[in-house]
Amino acid sequence: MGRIVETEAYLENDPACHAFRGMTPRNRSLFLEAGHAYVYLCYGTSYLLNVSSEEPGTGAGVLLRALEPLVGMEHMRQARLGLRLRDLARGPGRLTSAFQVDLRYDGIDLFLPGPLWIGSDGATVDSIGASTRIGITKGADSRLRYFITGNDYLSGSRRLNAKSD
DNA sequence: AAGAAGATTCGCT
DNA sequence: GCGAATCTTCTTA
Repeated sequence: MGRIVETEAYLENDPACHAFRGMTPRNRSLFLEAGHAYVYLCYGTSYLLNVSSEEPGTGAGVLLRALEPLVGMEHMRQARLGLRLRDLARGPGRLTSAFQVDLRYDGIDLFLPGPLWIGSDGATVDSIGASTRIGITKGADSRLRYFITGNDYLSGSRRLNAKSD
């Protein structure tokens, strides 16, 4: 279990969004009701986990980019031998690896109890920063990456995570 | 049917 | 900091 500390938004009519050119067999989960998982294999090496964010029929979602391990670190580390605690789920591909997320979870409702789910513990956050998104070529100017300011488990460069950015 | 591109990671310099 | 690895999916012919 962990705390989500960094995300990126992919909107409808956003050239960087996989759903930009309509529904395909791969991205269909993005069109599900908000809260459903969209998992896909990126660069042949990493699974990336998104959460659909709009009403049914609208293709948009949020990419989970980094997570602060809270419970079960031993288990996560088993999947990621050799990584420091800080790096266990720092980065979208590492995050899924630590939780052993794969295509089996594509399309499930993350707001319902199950093997993989997302909830709130009611805790508040001091400050949320914003920056441009990482690793994309289209729509690279939009500041749609959000993160908990000053958190130790963020991916991205020092500059991107700076408060002033 | 073939080819290019991609929301990354890891290892080396 | 830079470049290769790796493979699925979508686009174009």
